[in-house]
Amino acid sequence: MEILRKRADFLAAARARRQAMPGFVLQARPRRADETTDADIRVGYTCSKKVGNAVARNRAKRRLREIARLVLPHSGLAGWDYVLIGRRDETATRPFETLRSDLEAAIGRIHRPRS
RNA sequence: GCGGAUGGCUGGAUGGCCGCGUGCCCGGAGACGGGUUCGAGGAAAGUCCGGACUCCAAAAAGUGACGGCGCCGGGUAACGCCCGGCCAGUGCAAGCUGAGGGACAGCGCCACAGAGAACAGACCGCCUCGCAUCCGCGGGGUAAGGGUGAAACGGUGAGGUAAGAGCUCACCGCGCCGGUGGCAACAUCGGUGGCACGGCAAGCCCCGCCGGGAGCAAGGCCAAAUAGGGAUCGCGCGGGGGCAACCCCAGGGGCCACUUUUCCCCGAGCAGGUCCGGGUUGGCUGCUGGAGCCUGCGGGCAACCGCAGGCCGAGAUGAAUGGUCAUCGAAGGGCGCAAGCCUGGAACAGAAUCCGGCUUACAGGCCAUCCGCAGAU
Repeated sequence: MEILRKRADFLAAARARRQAMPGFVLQARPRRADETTDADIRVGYTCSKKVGNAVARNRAKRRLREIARLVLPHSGLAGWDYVLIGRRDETATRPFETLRSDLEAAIGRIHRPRS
């Protein structure tokens, strides 16, 4: 699993599929065949100033990083980029197990074909 | 004991499981794996001052402009910071507060009120003279009293006078001269002048001191990419020596402006400024051992300094320093006579080149010194 670092990757993910949950927003995008990379799954995190001050942003980002580490290796699909966006107060205070199952559910909805 | 002042420290704890970043060691050709070490703050914050460092090639002197600072002495690499002192204001006191140089260099301003606001002035009043039966009117003297104001051309008392006035005297204040103490700011004592000299310099200004600009996205190296391209502006085409590199004289340019000096650069294809077009917007370095921290001794009232010994305490870059669970848990809130029980759950806040400060934010806890009041002795 690799961390997203380029601004262009974040912008591309934002234009693709998105799923809003109480504690975060999940964006996901299947990579094109010509995008060469070693990793199968890539993930990025966004906590803007809307989340709060620096302490609040850091805490939100760490919790998002932790649920991504626990969930994505077995639930995420290879060849996809995921971006997790923090929300004010909710990302930091929602019970951890709930936050984790939210991510499982969000990934399920992203990959279910739309009817 | 109650109330208060100043300075300092601390600002959740322990453990399990799972993770992240750096350095080192081991294995491996390498990718990587394993072990181990360290891993946010007193403000890391605001980016307000002062520096180190880097680039503008380097530096010195004078004048001017602009900006900053401003009682005195000391500390410091430096400061607008700190320490000690002075003066003024304030508080019973410990203490606290102060943009705290100059108002005989010049200019300007002093609202409202008030008669009058800066080489004074006379509304009420007081005294006196004249007129008038009376109410009062007019001339002169005066500035003690009243009134206005932030401020009214010294204050209090006595003498003096028609009433008064530094008109005279005593004390206080003020100015000038001198002595003494202090490095100094200043304090204090004596003499002298009858008062002449209002305030504002966070108004202009004067005086003294300080200051070149930009900032780690500084700067350096590597890789990749391509058209290392084009237009325009200003400047220089000189003389001599030497085979040549180069040197000398003259000319032009060189970090606010001008002048001067050292020094550097330039000369018919080079360097600089501006504009148009194209590419990269990656990696390494700078990057953490320093005006460093701790202990002891010595100097100093102190800030701080010196010496000796010991220690190594983050270095990320979509940015590590954590996530979660358990146990324990301060203040606060509720119940209770009480023991205690229930609730509650940790303030402000997250390094980004590094130091010295200032300012701002901060639940609560602890320590030291001092002051006032009450009580005891």
